[in-house]
Formats: sequence, structure tokens, C-alpha cells
Amino acid sequence: MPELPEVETIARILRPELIGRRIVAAQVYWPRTLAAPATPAEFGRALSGETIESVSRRAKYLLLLFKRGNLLIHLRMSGDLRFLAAREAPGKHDRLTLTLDNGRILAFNDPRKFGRIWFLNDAAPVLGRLGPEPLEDNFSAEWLYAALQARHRQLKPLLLDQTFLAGLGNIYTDEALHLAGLHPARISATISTQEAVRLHQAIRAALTAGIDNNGASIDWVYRGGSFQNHFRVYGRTGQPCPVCGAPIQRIVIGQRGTHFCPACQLR
DNA sequence: AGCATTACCCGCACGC
DNA sequence: TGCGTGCGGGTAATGC
Repeated sequence: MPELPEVETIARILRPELIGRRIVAAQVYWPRTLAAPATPAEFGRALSGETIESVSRRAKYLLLLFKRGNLLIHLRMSGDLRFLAAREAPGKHDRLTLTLDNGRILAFNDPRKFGRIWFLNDAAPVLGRLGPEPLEDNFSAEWLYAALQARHRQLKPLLLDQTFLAGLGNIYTDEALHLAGLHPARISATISTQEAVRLHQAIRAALTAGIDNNGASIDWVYRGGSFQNHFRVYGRTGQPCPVCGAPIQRIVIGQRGTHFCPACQLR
């Protein structure tokens, strides 16, 4: 469900609700949600009594930092975080709940059960292999050009590879490639310096537009975002390209649905 | 052999 | 009812 702009929005919304709150109890309803520690009992013991000091994001991971340990939450395809009222029973797909010292309950809801949660002293083993943050200074057009040259891979799967660049998902990758006028199957090493500059700018523009619209809400998951109303290509198969009017085409690249304009994005 | 790239697959909800 | 699809990524399989 969430890509970088959605996780960023969730972090921003949760921050004032969570900072300074103490975890009173943790309840795990679907143990496989726990990536670490291994058992719900261990998890609950480690987390209980700890106070949330900060709420932030790295790539698509939501980070809740405590004095003793870091809670990492990855929502994957269908995960969401919501609040239950004091003593409210968990809903159908609530996989884990954290009861706060003000009585409210933070619930991790995840119909598809793909999401994962870690509570670790050191987050490096989970976050260490991630590529640069696309909105940070170390992601430059020069770096992107060199990194593209160093690989021989189609742009779509390469941009989705979190070890290459961290935070892009299926939506923002399609949107960025359309903004840049690049075909999703284009081989990375053939990109010119000018094209790399365009792609760099397009990635940032797509993500920034997503954040400005509180992310995107599609299907039955994630509510509150409005970026879905500004999609140029994603999910618009057969509809006119906003630039040239040609019908948007859908193909499959790397097992992922890929939307592009066959007129604006030539190979 | 050893690295880089690709395919499979995991629950569930929804629309056609 | 049945089938295709999906805001993701770990791991097995394959390619170079």
C-alpha cells in the first residue's frame, strides 16, 4: 500500500499523537507479523514501559524510536495503522496492537498479512542495504547518471529496487518515468546525462507532488490521500495521455503492472 | 565460481 | 462462480 509519500504522511499524522506516549502493553494477533523478536512474549516484554521519543521514516519503513530500541514497521501492500478507542476490541484484520498510556490503542491492520514489524536495538541489519533517499542531498543527478551507467537493467525494475534507490514503488516509478519521458523498459546504461538530469528531477517532482497531496488512496486501502486524482499514467490504461492524448498503455515488466504513454515514452 | 538479474510466492479483497 | 489484479520484497532460480 504505501510508498515513500504515504509513509511520510502517516509519520506526520502519527507524530503528535505518539511522541511522549508510553507503551503499556503489546498484543500480537498474527505472530508472523513479528520479524523480531521472534516471539510475541519477548516482543511485549521488550516494548512495555518504553516511551516513544520520535516518529520518522526511512525509505518505506516507519520508525518509532525509544530510549531502548527501535520499532520498525513495514506496511508492505495492504498494511495500515489506525487508532482504537480505549478498550475497543481489535477489528478483523488487526494483526498487532499497542496500548498507550492515554488509553488509546495503535493497531496495525493488514488484510494481506505481508507487513512486518521489528523491535531492535540496532536497525542497521534491516536498513543497511537500502539505497539513498531520493529527497536527500546525496541523491544528485550526477550520482544517478553514474549509478545508471554502472548497471545494465531496465529502468522500471531498477527504480523499484530498494537497494538502488529507496522509497519508490509502482505508482511513483510509473509517474516519474512519464514525467521524464523515458520508456520503462529502457536499459539504464543507455541513459544520457541529459536524460539522467530529467529523471532525477522527475523522481523528486513525483514524490513531492505525492507528499503535497498526502499520498495516494486507491483500491480499498489507505484513506486520506488525494494524489490518485493527479495520476498521469498509473491505473489509467486506455485513457488519454495528459501531454499528447495518446491512450495510456499497460504492460508487465518484472511481474509488475506498468503504465506509460507509447507516444511520449519511446524506447 | 561468483556476482547480477529475474521469477515465484506469500493472504485477502475487489471488479469484471 | 471464476479469474485477473494488486501502493512489496525475501528467497530461490537462472543468467552472464
